[in-house]
Amino acid sequence: MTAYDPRSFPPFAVTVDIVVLTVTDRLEVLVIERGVDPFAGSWALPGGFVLPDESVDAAAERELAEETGLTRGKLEDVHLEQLGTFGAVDRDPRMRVVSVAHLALSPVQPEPTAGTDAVAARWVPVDEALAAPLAFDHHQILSAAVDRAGAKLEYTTLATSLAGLDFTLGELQHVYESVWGQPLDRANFRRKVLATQGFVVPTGERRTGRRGGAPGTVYCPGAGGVMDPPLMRDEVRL
Amino acid sequence: MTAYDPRSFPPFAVTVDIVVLTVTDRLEVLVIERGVDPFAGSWALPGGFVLPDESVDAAAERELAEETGLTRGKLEDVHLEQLGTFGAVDRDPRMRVVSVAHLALSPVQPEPTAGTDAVAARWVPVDEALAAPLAFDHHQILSAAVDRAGAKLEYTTLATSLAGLDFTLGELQHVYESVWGQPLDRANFRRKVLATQGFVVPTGERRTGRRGGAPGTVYCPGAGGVMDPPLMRDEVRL
DNA sequence: CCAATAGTGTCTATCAGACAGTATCGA
DNA sequence: TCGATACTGTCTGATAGACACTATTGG
Repeated sequence: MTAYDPRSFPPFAVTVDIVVLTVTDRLEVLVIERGVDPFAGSWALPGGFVLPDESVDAAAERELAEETGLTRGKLEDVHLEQLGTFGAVDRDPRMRVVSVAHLALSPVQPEPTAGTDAVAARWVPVDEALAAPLAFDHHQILSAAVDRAGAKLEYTTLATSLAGLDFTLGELQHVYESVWGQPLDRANFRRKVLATQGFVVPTGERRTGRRGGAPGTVYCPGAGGVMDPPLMRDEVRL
Repeated sequence: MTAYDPRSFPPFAVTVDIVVLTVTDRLEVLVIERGVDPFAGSWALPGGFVLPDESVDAAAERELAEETGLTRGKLEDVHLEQLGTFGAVDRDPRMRVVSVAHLALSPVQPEPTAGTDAVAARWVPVDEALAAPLAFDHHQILSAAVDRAGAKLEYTTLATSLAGLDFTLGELQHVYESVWGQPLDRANFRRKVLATQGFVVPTGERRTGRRGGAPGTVYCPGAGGVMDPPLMRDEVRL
């Protein structure tokens, strides 16, 4: 490598892109419709520049708040983690941009807010987004995010971040089935969740879902942690 | 976010830092001794600028080859993956630098090569490196790398990337014990490894270790993959 | 009533942990 | 011979998968 002269470095733009996932009937992702070239009219992930005086993590939090319109209070329920950095030379046709992608799991689905370079922002089923021609390398980023989310549901209690502020075990199971695309046995799922320390905490309420049926115990997220051994799906991972 | 004008972006320097791990008697990491300020005289992780015409991934591969002195042929046995991006505002006192940290698992321990901003390069036990005052935020990066390596040994067959070009099951077990800092039952370890498809392939040879004992079957890495369910340690993860 | 959901119980195959016992090397 | 390693076998407790059964809601 060349001598480390702080004034003669190759200049890059650094951005954050955020994959915000929620589960309603299906697994959905927040996308914006780009209003400017390149990729004007295409869907893209929300994101933006890291500012000179903020950390990469802070930029991700700021962008998440801006695009979802969530207030600081509600934002605490959203799980946000770094996903990976995408730095192909030609990933942006205009200039050299390195993007630090993040994964956000939201228990709620707020009305999104379009940024300045976006015409609109909306929630889209993940299947639909993956089938559409996304801008830049955002297909790759979204795909990595869904893989990561699915893997994390296996060995962490993060599913509670997608199940709403509170939820029944049936709703929590629906989160797993939506992310994994695979049905689970109700009895075994219940046994595993209730046996895992820090997964869920009963609120004392009971609630009946939209489609009737017996009222179920309502839970809220526990202290969190890992499942050891994991709760596993059939298909191969990695 | 501001309007996306490609000519008015906040300029960043983007670097790659690499945590190269091997197992000999202990888990060891490749460090350099910095020759220039800041942190002149301190140990640091090898790394350098991402060049304007190379991807972040390519920069990591280049730096790995430069610092380890490994030829292209030998380099294929080294596992290299992105670890995470570190982008605190003041992580480099001179300027705004965002670093994409990588994790490399090497089956061999070549004589390292010092870069231009380094006085020396050497292998150091990880415990020792974590106890020393590393430059920049490299303590945080190294710590994250060891955590990642330990976690990956649980559910992947990556330990073969640390066990040498070929190895006995005793040597492979020593990799696990070195990374996890925890003894394992020989019989149960053997059963799990041999039952996992694509983990190891017998070469037909037998070999006696340095300290005598019966000669063991020699294996080489298999096609790789995941362990399902994982091979697990005692302590809590995440 | 029926469809849909919630909750409990049970059987079984599998597997990890623990550990005993034998065999083969170098010194 | 002894220390160290390699390898095999066995018992047991825990648990995931499969599935049956009952109970409670809305329509």
